[in-house]
Amino acid sequence: MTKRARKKAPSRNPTGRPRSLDVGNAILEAALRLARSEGYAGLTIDAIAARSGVGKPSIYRRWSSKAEIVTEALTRQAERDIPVPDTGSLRDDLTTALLKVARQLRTTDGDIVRSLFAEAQLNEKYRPVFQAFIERRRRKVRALVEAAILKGKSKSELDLELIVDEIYGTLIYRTLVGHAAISDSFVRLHLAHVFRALGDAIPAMK
Amino acid sequence: MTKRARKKAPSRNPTGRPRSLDVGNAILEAALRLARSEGYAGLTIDAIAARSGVGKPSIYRRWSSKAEIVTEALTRQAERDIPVPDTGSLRDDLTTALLKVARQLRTTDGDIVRSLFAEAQLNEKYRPVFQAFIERRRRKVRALVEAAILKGKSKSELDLELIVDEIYGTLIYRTLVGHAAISDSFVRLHLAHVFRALGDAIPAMK
Amino acid sequence: MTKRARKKAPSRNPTGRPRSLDVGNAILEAALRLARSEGYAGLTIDAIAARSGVGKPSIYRRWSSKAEIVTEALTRQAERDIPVPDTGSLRDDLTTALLKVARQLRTTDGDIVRSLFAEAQLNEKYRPVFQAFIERRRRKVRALVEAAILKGKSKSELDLELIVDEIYGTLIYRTLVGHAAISDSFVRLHLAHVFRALGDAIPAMK
Amino acid sequence: MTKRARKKAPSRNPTGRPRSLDVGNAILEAALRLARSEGYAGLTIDAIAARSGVGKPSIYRRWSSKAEIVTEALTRQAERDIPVPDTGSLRDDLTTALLKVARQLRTTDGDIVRSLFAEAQLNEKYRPVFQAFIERRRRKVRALVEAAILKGKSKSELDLELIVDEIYGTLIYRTLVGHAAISDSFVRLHLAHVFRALGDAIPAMK
DNA sequence: TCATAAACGAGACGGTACGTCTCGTCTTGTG
DNA sequence: CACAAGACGAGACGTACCGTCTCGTTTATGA
Repeated sequence: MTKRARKKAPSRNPTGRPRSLDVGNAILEAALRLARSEGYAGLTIDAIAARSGVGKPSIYRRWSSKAEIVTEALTRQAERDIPVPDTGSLRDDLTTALLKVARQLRTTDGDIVRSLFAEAQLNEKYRPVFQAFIERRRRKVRALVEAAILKGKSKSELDLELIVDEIYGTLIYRTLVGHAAISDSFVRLHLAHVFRALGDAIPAMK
Repeated sequence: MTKRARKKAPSRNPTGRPRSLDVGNAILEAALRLARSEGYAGLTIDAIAARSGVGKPSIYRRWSSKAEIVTEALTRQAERDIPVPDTGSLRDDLTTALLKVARQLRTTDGDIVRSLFAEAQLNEKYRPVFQAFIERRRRKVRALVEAAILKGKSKSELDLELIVDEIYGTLIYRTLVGHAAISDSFVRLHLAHVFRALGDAIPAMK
Repeated sequence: MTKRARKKAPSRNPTGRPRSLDVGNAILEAALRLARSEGYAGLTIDAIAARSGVGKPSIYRRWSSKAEIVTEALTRQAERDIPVPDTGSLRDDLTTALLKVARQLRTTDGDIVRSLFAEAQLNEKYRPVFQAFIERRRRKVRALVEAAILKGKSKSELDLELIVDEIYGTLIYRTLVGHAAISDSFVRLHLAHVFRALGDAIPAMK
Repeated sequence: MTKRARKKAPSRNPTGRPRSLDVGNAILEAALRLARSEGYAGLTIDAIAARSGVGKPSIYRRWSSKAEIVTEALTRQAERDIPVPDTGSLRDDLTTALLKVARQLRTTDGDIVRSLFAEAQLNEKYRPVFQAFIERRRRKVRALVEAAILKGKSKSELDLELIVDEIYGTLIYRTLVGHAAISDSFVRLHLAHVFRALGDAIPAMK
C-alpha cells in the first residue's frame, strides 16, 4: 500500500538486497496485535520494532507513520475476509454488508478505525493513504447500488457518491461522536430511510 | 465549560486570590488564533502559554487539554453568532441551517472541528466534552425536525436521533474523509433525500 | 563550568523555577560512576539519565555532550583534592606534582582523561571546554615554574608556555600513544632533563 | 568514479575471484579525500563506499574501521614523500625533520592525525594499528638521535625512548590541546631546550 | 489593616516517543 | 565467488511536548 515511503528515486530497476517480505509481515502483525491490546493511541513505533524484532529504520523504510502501518494491516486482513454474497437483491445485499460493517465497528478493530479517522485529520501526509483505505470500502457499496440502478430507469437523477456518503456517513458519524450505539436495528432503520428516498428510482429494491 | 478541571474539593469557602477572567480569555483567544494560523495539530500548550503571556499551570488549572480549550473557544464564538430564524417551514429552515454548517466546515474553523473529531477518538477524557459540543449543534436541528413532526401524524414511527444522525452524518463523513467537496448543491441534494425519506410522516415538508 | 549551554538569552535576571543543584549533582555523579565502570566510550546520555533518575532534557539543559559532563565531574573532584604543598623548592614541588599526575593517568580516571583528549579532537564544540579543563592543570605547574624564575636572573629568555608544554607534553604523549608505561622513574628522568635545560636560568633549582 | 579495469586474466587457481587491487586503492583515495573535505569526524564508512563506488562488505573485508583506512592512506602517502637528508649534524637534521612535522600538523592532514590520536583512545582494537603508525615516525627521529649518541661518550646514561617522547610529545601535546600555534619558532625553541638537556652527552650537537 | 492563601508568570522537572544516523553484517543479482 | 547495491538488527542520538512542580511575586478578601 505504501511501499518505498521515502525513496529518492523510483528506481524501476532495483539492485541490491531486496526487502524481505518477512520483515514487512512481522511489522504488520506486531502492529495490529499491539493496536488491539494496547489501543491505537498507546501504540508506538518503538514497541512495534521491539515486538516484531525489527530495527526502526526497517519500519521507516516502508511506512511513514504508525497510521500507515495499521492501515495496511487492516487492509490485508480485510482481503482475507469472505466477501458478502451477491444475491441480486440490493435490499438484502446492502443490509448484509452494512450490518457487517456495524458489527466490525463495535469490535476493537472498530476503535482502530476510529483512530484512523482521527489520524487522517491530524496528519496531512497520511490523508491520501486513508482515503484509499476508505475508497476500498466505498467501492463495494457503490457497486451494489450501481448494479441496482442499472436495472432501473432514471439513473441520471442519482448522485452515486452522495448515496454512498449517506449510507456510510450516518454510521461513521454516530461511531465517532459516540452518543449512541451502532445497533443492528439502527442500521436497518437507517437503510429503510435510504431505500425510501431512492425507492422511486430503483425498482429492484422491493 | 470545563471549569475547575482538577480541583479536589468544591471549596465552597474560597479564600485567596480569585481566578482572573482576563487570564482565561487570553488563553482562549491565543489558542484560537494559533489553531487558525498554525493548524490544530501544530498547536501546543507551551505555545498557548507563550502567546497569551500566561503560565502553564494557569492553563491546566482551567482545562485539561488543548482540545478542551479550543472547544470552549469555538463554543463561545458560536454563541456570538446570529441564530437561524425560524420561518415555520422545516424545508427552508433546515436548508438554511445546514448550508451554514457546510459553509463553516469549508473554512479554517472547519479544519479545527475536524481535529476535534480526531481528538475525541484518541483522548478518552476529552470525549464527553466533545459530545456536549456536538450535542449543542444537534439540538438545533433536532428542534426543527421535532417541531415539524408535531404538526404531522405518525410521530411515533420516527426515530429523531437517527434523523439527526442522517442529516449531520453525511456532511461530517464527507468532511472527514475529504474525498469530495461540501458544496451547497451537495447539501441541497442530500436534504432532498432526507425529505423524501420522511415525506410521508411530515406534512409540513411539502 | 558550562552553565546554560543552550539558553537563548543570558537573562541576568532569572525568573521561573531555578535549576535544582541536586539534579546537576546527580547527573555528574552518575556520569562519573558510569564512565569508570563502563568506560568512557560505553557511556551514553541515556544511561546517565536512567542512572541518575533524571530526564534527558534536564541533562541537555546543562551540558551539550557527555564530554562536557564528564569534564565538569572531573573538575569538581579535582577541587576536592588536597593541593600539592609549596615547599619553596621547584625541584621538589614539581616532582611531587608531576608524580601525582602520572599516578592519576595510570588509574581508570586516566583512561577517562585520554578519552577527553579524544573528544576534543572530534568535537569542535567541546574544544574550548576541554582547553579550560587543561588550562586549570597547566596553571599550577606554570605558577611553580614562574615563582622559581622570579628568583633567578634571565627570566626574559624563558618561554613559560613552552616549558609547561614540555613538562606535560611528554607525559601526555606517552599516555596517548601507549607505547610505554608512565612509571615514576620515567617522570623523574624526564624532569631531570627539564631541569638541566633550564638550570642556568633558575638558580633555585639546585 | 568506477575505475575498475577488467584486464586481469583469471588465475589458474580455482579459488574464486581474486580481490581487485583497484578496489582497495579506490577506498583509500575516497577515504582520504572525504576526510580532508568533510573532516575526519564527519567521515562515514557509508560515504566512503558511496564515493568510491564500492560495496561496504568490500571495505570491511580489508579494514575494520575508518581509522584503519585513513591510517593506511596516510601511511602510503608518507611513503611517497622525499625523505629528510642526513647531513651528519643532529642539530640540523632534527630541526629539519621536526619543522617538517610541524608544518604537516598545521595542514588539514594535521587535523586528521589529531583525529587518529582520538580514535586510538576510543577504539581499543585500533590502538595497535595506530601505534605502528606512530612508531614509523618515531623511528626516524630515534635513528637520528641514536647516531649522534654513538659518536658521543656516555650513551648508557641516555634513555632513547624518553628523548623521542620529549621531542615529539611537546609538539603533539600542543597540537591536541590547541592552546597555541605550532610555529617554527616554537619548534626551534623547543629543540634548543632538548639540545641543552642532552648537550653533555652528545658532542656532535655543538 | 493586614495576614493569608490562592493565583499568577516563568520555567525546570521526569517522562516518553519521536525520526534519524551510523554501525557492521547479511542477502540479493551480476559477471 | 568477489563484486555493487542496499536491506537488515541494533541502539544512541538530540528534540519536542507532555503534565507537574517549584520559585518569587501579586492580589483580593475576611479576621
